[in-house]
Amino acid sequence: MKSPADYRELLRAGRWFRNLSSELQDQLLSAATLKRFSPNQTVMARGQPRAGLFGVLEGAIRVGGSTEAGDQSLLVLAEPPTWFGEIALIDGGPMTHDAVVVRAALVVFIPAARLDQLAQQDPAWWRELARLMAIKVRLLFDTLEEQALLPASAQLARRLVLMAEGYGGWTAQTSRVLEVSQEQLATMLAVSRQTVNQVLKTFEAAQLVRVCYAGLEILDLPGLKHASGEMLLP
Amino acid sequence: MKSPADYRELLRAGRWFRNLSSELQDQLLSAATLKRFSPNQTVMARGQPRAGLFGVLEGAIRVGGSTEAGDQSLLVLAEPPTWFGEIALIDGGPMTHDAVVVRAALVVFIPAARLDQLAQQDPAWWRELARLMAIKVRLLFDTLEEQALLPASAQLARRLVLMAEGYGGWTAQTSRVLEVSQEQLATMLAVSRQTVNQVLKTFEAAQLVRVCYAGLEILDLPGLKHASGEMLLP
DNA sequence: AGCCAACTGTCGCCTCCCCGACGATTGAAC
DNA sequence: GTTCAATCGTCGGGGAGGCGACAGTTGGCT
Repeated sequence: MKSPADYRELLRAGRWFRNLSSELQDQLLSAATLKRFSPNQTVMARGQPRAGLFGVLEGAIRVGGSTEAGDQSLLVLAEPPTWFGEIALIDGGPMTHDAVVVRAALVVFIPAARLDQLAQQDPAWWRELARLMAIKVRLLFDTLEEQALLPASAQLARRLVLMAEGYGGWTAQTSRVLEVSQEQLATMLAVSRQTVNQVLKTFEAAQLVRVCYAGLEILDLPGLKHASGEMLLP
Repeated sequence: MKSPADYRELLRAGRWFRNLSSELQDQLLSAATLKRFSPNQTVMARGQPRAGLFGVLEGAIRVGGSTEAGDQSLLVLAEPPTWFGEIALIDGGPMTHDAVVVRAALVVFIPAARLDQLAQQDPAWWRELARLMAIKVRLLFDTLEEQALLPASAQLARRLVLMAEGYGGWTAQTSRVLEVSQEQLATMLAVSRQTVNQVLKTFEAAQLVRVCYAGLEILDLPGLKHASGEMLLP
């Protein structure tokens, strides 16, 4: 059985954790427990009281919202090394989103009470949680602005770039293969699946991506970045 | 000449400031200076290094973004008692938005260096800044979700309710008269001015609002809340 | 009073995208 | 291998809303 500390190197690939001081990294890891989740399990549910901080180590977790009408919104597909759950920790309010496991996941979990303890001993923790939230806020502002102004094709291109680069949460690498279905992409961008399909086809024709069964491979990242800035449909 | 401390009561109408402890309120006010701005002056500009924390006491400040293409996006019209500027303070990054004065404004300003000092003496400040940001994050998530799913009429209704209630930042009162042009509303919601006009007319016909020259009066706040939840066009 | 800029009210065309439909393809399970 | 659920590919109709245009209205300014 592994312990949270064994995943230190993996977590250090993420921007937030990497920028914690060594002592804070130690504190966090020793306060954490490992949890395994199988597909379709609910990690956290919108509206419930705060649970704690989650860090994804393996698998994928669908973080989004659902209205009582059944409308689903998919914010991100959280893959390693993504952290979430901090908002409710900071303001003590209910949790903002649902988190449902898509691919069998391993997460580090720090319960709210344990984090309160840490923060009481060392108030620097508030700053670090704020930093984590600030990363997301900046992404959120960008997304909000572009969702309104850009056409679907540019939105999709941007989203693919974001996913390939781990939503700005990674420090170095980018991934070439994204395991995400067209339907999921559609929900993320709040467009129809058919539109996603159509746009992906034009991207494929332009040699930007290669479409696979439940996912796609990115062939030309710079090209995608370019496509997110301007239309390319003839 | 008045001092920042004279505006304590006004600021206590806001949720963030009100929930600061008395000592922190004192610290903030004694670290602050008053600044006056005339219309069209720029309070902060996107991309510049962090300046500090701003709190609006009088007037109105248009907080939004602008791309090099000239596309404008209007996030909120900041009116008393709104605070902004905290994101760049927390992560040390550049500022996320432009802030341009719409109606002659009076603001309290705490320079970044001064706030760093405060936070060094009392790290509780990080938590409070995080709290301020968390308020906005929750609004942001809601907005993001609804911008995609709701039709223009429901979006507009929701926005009017939000503005009347000070974006959840006030503790009690709501304002009946909103001094905001249809064009500004259109930019906020990222819809065309014509659409705003059309929807406002249907609201007026339904006795929900009264449309005036450069603004409108809210007649039926509960009705608007209701309209933001469902369509009402036949 | 008279002028001008800002704002409102309304029309028509056109584009993008939603939505329902249905068949083809893929991969996993037995 | 067969079966079955999940996913992809594609068509066509319809609707919400963008956009340009232009007239009417308001209120500040001199």
